[in-house]
Amino acid sequence: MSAMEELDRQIVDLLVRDGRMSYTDLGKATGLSTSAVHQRVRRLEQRGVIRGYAAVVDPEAVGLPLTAFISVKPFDPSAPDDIADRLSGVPEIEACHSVAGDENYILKVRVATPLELEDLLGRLRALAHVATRTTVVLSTPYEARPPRV
Amino acid sequence: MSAMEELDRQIVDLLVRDGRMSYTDLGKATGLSTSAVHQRVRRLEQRGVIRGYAAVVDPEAVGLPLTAFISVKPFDPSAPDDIADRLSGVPEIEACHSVAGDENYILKVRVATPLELEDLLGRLRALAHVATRTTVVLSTPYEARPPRV
DNA sequence: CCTGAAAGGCCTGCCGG
DNA sequence: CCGGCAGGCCTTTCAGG
Repeated sequence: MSAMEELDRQIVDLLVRDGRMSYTDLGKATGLSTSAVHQRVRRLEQRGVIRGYAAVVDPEAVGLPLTAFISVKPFDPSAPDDIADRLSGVPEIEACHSVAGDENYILKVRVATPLELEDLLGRLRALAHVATRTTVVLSTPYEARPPRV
Repeated sequence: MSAMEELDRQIVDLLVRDGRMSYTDLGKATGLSTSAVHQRVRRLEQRGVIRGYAAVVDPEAVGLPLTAFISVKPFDPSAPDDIADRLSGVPEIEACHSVAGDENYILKVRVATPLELEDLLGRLRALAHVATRTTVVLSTPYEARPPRV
């Protein structure tokens, strides 16, 4: 963040750690009045610094115990790259990053079973005309740690 | 998830999309009373289905425009694997996954500049006695999409 | 950009089914 | 496991400095 000063930084940090913290408590933690905090949060939201709020759920607990990274490369490198668009409707994809290196994209996906992963890979290849290279996640020591903002 | 029925599924889905939704609104959306929703949310929280709530922030807006995936492999494969522990204090690491394949871990990191990435790689190698292979993210079409719970 | 106050809505705990 | 109610707290807005 370029133009973000200490108070905003502090508010963002608190909200990243607890997205349901009340404005009253944010005020106590920062030494501001409730309305001042509220105002700053609104500005942070509409400036796009805060994109939204989300419950963070345990993927296993919601029936998606299998995570994998799929590197993706087009069969025809000269074709226009609409891969991200073509894949945007696939719900198993949690993230899609365009990357430097041998492959073009890295996808992070979550599925219930190896069979579903196999099926997903087939759909990805057909949908986006890509070759895939899959790295299965065995365990996740930590994930989605709050950035040191 | 195994023992999660429709109502819980629905509540989790709503909270993943908007982590600040009020119990009253959750009630309206699900057809339950406020207290019934509140009860279910509390159970979901203490069963660990909902791990917490977080503001989702734009990494660029908070001064971390450079994202990378770092694959990590120990110099000495016979040494006991305490890599995840050794790296747990490094704040640039947002996620650490143990994976199947040629390398042992995939880290997702965020930094401000290429220079910081270089510095980080040096620290990782020294801290955990690992070889690294880095894939720089060029752009991110989407990320942290709510799982289809 | 902040504070303070006031109205309205929400949270939360406690019963009764 | 659900609904309803009541007191207290939080949110939201609006003057005013």
